[in-house]
Amino acid sequence: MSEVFAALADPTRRAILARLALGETTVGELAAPFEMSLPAVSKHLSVLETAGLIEREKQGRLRRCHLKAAPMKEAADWISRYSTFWEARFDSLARYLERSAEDETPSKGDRDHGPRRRRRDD
Amino acid sequence: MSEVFAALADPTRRAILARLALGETTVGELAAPFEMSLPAVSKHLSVLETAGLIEREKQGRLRRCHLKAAPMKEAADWISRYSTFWEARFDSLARYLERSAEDETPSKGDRDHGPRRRRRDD
DNA sequence: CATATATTTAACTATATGGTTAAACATGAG
DNA sequence: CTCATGTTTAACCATATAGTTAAATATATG
Repeated sequence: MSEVFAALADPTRRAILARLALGETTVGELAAPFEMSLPAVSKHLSVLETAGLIEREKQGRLRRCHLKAAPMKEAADWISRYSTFWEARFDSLARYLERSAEDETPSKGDRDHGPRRRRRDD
Repeated sequence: MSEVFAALADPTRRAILARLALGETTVGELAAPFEMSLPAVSKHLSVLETAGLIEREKQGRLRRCHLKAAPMKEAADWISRYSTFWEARFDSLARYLERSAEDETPSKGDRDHGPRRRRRDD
């Protein structure tokens, strides 16, 4: 999940994905529009591949790349859990949630600085 | 956009957002579940704030943080452009797009006419 | 005022990232 | 075989990131 978001955090890589959405193509074709070197693009492709967002298949001496959008769906699903927050008109739902949370989140006392191992990762 | 994805690429920051989805709270409360130092969490909050994902408001000597999900919507919208790829059964749309893209991708000859003559009947 | 509390800033370290050029590796073509 | 083509790997550099501890900044309270 972190890898997917990290992969999407670079504009070059997003452009590559956009290009691949138009159809499968080779590394050279992908690299052409960019001003950076081929190795640089190759690295970006490695990042995308590691994140599971693309696949490179050897075909003769060139390599065809194509989209694998499944990880994006996971990312979209993760983000969608927050959709209520941007869907709420004037953030009214958010404010409501914040307000009702005030009852359950003690702001004074109860600060428990003891050893805690909880770690929430999504 | 890059900043938003980069912000989401860290599990600690995603956990912070998840916590904030439950309701507004202070920096100290946010930091408590994590094993890292307070300054570390403070930095994460700065990253989230710079990305526009949260807001910190001074209230006495503490600071209340709350979600600002709008940028997430933009991220979700960006990703959603690829939804056809994970929604298409057996990636048939992707294959269709790849096929039609072959016409415009200048390649040496047209060898390898494999069995990818599929149309989308969704 | 003095001190404790909440949070940030500063300074520093280690590792990751994004780029470079030069060389290596395959493979297709002559 | 030899050479050109497409792509990756290696070595390197600059900057960014994620963490640390120590000090600074506000502010509430005795």
